[in-house]
Amino acid sequence: MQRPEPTMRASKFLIATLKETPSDAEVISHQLMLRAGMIRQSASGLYSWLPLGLRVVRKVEKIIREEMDSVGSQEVLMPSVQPAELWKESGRWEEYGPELLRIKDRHNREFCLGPTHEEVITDIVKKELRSYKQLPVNFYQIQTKFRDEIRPRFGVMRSREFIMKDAYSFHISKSSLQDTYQDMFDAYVKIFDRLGLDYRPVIADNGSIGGSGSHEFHVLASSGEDDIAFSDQSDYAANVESAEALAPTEARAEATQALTMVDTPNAKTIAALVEQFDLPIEKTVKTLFVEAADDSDFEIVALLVRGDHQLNEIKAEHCAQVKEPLTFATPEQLLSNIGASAGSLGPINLKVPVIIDRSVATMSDFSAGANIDDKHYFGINWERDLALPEIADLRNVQEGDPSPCGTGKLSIKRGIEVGHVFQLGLKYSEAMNATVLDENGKSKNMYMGCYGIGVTRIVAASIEQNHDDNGIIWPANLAPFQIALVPLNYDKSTEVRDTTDALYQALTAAGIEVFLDDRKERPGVKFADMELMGMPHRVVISDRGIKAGTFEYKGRCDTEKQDISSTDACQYLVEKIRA
RNA sequence: CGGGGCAUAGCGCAGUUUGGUAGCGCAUCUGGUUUGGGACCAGAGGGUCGUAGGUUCGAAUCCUGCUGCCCCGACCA
Repeated sequence: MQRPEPTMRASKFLIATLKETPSDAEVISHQLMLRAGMIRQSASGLYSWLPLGLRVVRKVEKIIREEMDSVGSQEVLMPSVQPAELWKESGRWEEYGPELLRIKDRHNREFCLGPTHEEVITDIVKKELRSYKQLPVNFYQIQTKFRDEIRPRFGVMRSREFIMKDAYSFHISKSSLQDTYQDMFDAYVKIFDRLGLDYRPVIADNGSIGGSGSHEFHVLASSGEDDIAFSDQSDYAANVESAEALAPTEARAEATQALTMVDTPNAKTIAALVEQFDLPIEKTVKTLFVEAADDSDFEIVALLVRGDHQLNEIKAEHCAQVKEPLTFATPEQLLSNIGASAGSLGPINLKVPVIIDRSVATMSDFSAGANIDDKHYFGINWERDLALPEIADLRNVQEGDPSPCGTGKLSIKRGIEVGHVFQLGLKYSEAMNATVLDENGKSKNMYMGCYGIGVTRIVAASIEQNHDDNGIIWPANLAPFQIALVPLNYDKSTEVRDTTDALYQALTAAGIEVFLDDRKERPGVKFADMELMGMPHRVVISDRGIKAGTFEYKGRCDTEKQDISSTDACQYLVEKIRA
């Protein structure tokens, strides 16, 4: 009889399972990936993929390839080491900062380890494409990226070296870019559906690159590093950093209190002020000072948000008067410009520009610092005590806020960013002079889009969503193997061995990826390992069962095992697996 | 880069306070008994105690420098 191939046999496959949880793994996916023997760490943020883990990576890549190919994106492979010249041409050699790992070769020429590939692909496209007739085009690659993260963490979730699918599209017009952007968005939906993830596309910030459209795809998980705001009554979802906080609809109430200055020596924070003077927190205002834009006549600018609200730094940066990147004023700057210290700051008697949040504009009878140390004003009212300043959306949305889409209220959940689609526009094609001739024979910069998926991060994200006390629970499309055969007494019982091998052959012939646990281990050890590694289906073959004409079957999520007839087991299992 | 913690056998840890030359559990190897949920008995191997220096008759232990890793804040797939 033909025996199973070595790589599918547990006795020849590296099973590097760990009983105990390594102490430096914080999140569940990191713990389980180490315990299941999928990865090992080489240095902070650098991991090796062991055979089991790599099989899962390949499953993710396969799905991505199929969907990318089906929307007409062409696969390429670019170098991970890139020449500095390209980055200097785009301006990012200076812009990118220390996250870009720069290296020199033996001739002292400068290179970097590629964190992304806009420069390389733009350089290729500008050299190869001449005419608008060749557009649009779309290229993708699945490749190792390197970003010298300040703080790698959570295992493969935020590592320095990681595998990413990145795609870049080129267009003669904005509308063509928007068409491809939509195609890519749709492809991403298919990819994340097939990956079996609980995810949401969310509206994202365009960052400093600008451009008109950007969506992130987030896997919902409590260990996520981003806050996502959802409408409870529509499809609206946005990263909190870019979710609009609507202006309150109710008009400002009439003033009822007189403006009074109060001694508040022990109230340096809103929390202390609220507690000591029994004020509603919605009647207090936080005043934050940040550095003013370089072309401003002032050194600093005041930003006001309600006491219970959080300043949104990205929104603040978008104000013309505010310096980018956002920089908080130093105590010295406060003293020289205001004459008071943090803890007693407010909008009255200021000689610097003031921008207030929309919700602050509708407040009345509120309190804020007096710009005199240890004093606050109570009963402040706009247009009576001071003029209404410039109004802007400055705060983070909160749970319960009305949704910016107009229907429903917002709730906030944590998300792991696993994908990003982005309309880049002309940034790189202008900087690098990437042009084609249009139908009038005129040279035109190409519009660009870029589209990323974090391949290795998806593996971790999937585990965050799919596990139990016994280990990983792989969705069908990601499982390293589709089924585990666990024979008992495989080494001693000819019956068991022949029956197991026959079932193996039959399942393999049906196109199933079978893992055969032929180790000389006690049953409990095998069961525990198969569950830890997340095998979706398990069949136990024993002398006892063979005599009764049955195998024992258990799905990874089933609570009960069941006996199945050994005569039509193969067909039954194939149906189970394909279901 | 700032703040905090850790570094002793492959993994998880004790020993450090009070210096006397390293131990426990798991794993590994050998023999035996076991064999449907991480077995048991007997035996064995494995550590320049992260690294460099200092104090001391003597350092895992006390002192100093360095390195690595992890956690909390700014980046992003």
